[in-house]
Amino acid sequence: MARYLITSAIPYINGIKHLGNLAGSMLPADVHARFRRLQGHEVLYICATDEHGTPAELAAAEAGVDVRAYCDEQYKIQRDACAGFKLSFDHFGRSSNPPNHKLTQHFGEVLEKHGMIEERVTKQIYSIDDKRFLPDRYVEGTCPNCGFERARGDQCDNCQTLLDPIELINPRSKISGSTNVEPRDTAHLFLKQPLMQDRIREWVDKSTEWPPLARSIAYKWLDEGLIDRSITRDLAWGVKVTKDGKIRAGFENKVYYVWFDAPIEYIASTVEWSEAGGGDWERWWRTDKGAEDVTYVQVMGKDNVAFHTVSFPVTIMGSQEPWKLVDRLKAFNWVTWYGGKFSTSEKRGIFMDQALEILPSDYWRWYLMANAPESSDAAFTLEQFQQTINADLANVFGNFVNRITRFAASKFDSEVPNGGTPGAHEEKLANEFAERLAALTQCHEQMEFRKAAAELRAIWVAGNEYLQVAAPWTALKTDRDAAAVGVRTGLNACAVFAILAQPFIPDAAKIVLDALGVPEANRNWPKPDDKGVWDALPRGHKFTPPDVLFKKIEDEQVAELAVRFGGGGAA
RNA sequence: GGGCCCGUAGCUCAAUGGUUAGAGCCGGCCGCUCAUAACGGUCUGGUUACAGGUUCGAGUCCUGUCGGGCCUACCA
Repeated sequence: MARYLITSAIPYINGIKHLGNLAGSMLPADVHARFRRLQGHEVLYICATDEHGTPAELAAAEAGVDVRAYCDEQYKIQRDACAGFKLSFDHFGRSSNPPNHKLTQHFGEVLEKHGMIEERVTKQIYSIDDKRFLPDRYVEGTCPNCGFERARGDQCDNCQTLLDPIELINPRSKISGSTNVEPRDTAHLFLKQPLMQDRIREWVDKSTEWPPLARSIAYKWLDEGLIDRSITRDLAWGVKVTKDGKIRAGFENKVYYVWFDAPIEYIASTVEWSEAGGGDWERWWRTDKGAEDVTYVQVMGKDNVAFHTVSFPVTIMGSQEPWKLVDRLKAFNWVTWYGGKFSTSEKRGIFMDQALEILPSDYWRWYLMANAPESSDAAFTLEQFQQTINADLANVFGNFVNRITRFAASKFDSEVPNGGTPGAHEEKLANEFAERLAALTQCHEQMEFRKAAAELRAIWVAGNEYLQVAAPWTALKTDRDAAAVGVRTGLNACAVFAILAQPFIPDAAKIVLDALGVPEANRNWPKPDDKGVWDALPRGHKFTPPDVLFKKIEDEQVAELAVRFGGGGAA
């Protein structure tokens, strides 16, 4: 038995997440957590909302509520949506909660103690009408290079030139549109990342289990050379900057940068879990206090990779304290929606709450994992969704369960039949199963979700192939024992197929296992060489055939959804 | 601008430089009748974006062209 600490990138508080966010971080992390638990390992799956930063303040202002009240409300919405998708977090915390303030301040102070911090004065654009400093992206103006009038402070979308907001001609606030803006001096703390450059590179060199995408992004940053990085901002909402436990002089109106405190929330959320009665958090995070045998797995979208392979490790290593670093990192590309990206700000695509109104979570979970954006961006289309669900879940798996349980109910009195001896058909099924189970297990261990789904599907298909040749309905006419073997094998197949389906489609799997009366203790991940799975259900055991597991998605429903969500055209 | 990735069947995707480039879906045909008109078998489908090059051998490596995407540290 091993120990797995699993975190998925924490979703930003600003609005409910779309299916692309779900598919690229929380859902695969959940599938992996469920798999590792079924294997009997000790798992801690941690997530949280990322609540600080300018967008949260602006969204609250737009909603006309206090930022804390806004976050309280959004937190509940996101928490409920995650629960609706059956994400099995051990804890779903909040980066605005006290443990994160305390830990972020701790890291800030300990980094300074080790010479990793320098205070500098920089020029930032201040908007007098908005009464706030503006992040580069929130300043708009005319590009000094090409004359484009809506260039952003960080980059011109027209000519791609990287800009400093000070350079913009006729700068204005993107928030209010006000041109009443001016550069002002403001002091900030800079993290001296170059001091950790060599140690980070050595660590990345050793991290051979990361996928190519993650390593190439890390190397790119390292090759260009790490730079001193500002880790504070002029904002009201966030973690206060301290020195010796008190507000740092001159930083009364500043907070830590959201990207400094957000990854620390992985640890802080574990502290929240601990405070809620979960257990000893240090055992998971401190290598001097029991975490040396923990395998730490991080799951995220590709936009997060640099922060997890470079920035956060600089914080950790720079502290010179024995914190756990990531061991295995899984990065995803994007899910696309009819050619474009899913977009929270533009409301493009399907969002988590809407999805749950339309169909049960298992449908989405299966599709998003069977088509996970692992090697490149993956297209989501309603038509593909319909085909995948109807074929894989309704026809292949759902109908398999239905056909054998109903046959057993009508011809064998809803019992697991006794009698008969397994023969060549059963041996062929068992052999193929053993081979595919080994492959499926390996796919899960390596977090190859597409391949895992394909392998699971192939196992289900093998069940249908078996029934076709064993044909207990034919055997029944001449040889009741032969039919009994077919039905018994088929029912046991239902059980083991559902056991293997648990990480992907937990609800449907539970329905099947409950209907067959499989005790919780017998739902663990089987070993490929375990022949006992084909005679695991007690003979003579009564069961109730479950209702149809998956209703097919009809063409009319696809048409309705296409209208509602703008599928096939511009959203 | 710089860097990285991708382009394979109608669709979605696979293939440590090594037999005849494979799956699923869709479509055609055959079979089965337990089942959600489900299941099984089988067939059709390819100039691997394009043009060169390296190699005994290239989807894979190199160069260029075209098309798409991502990153570029103050959105997160």
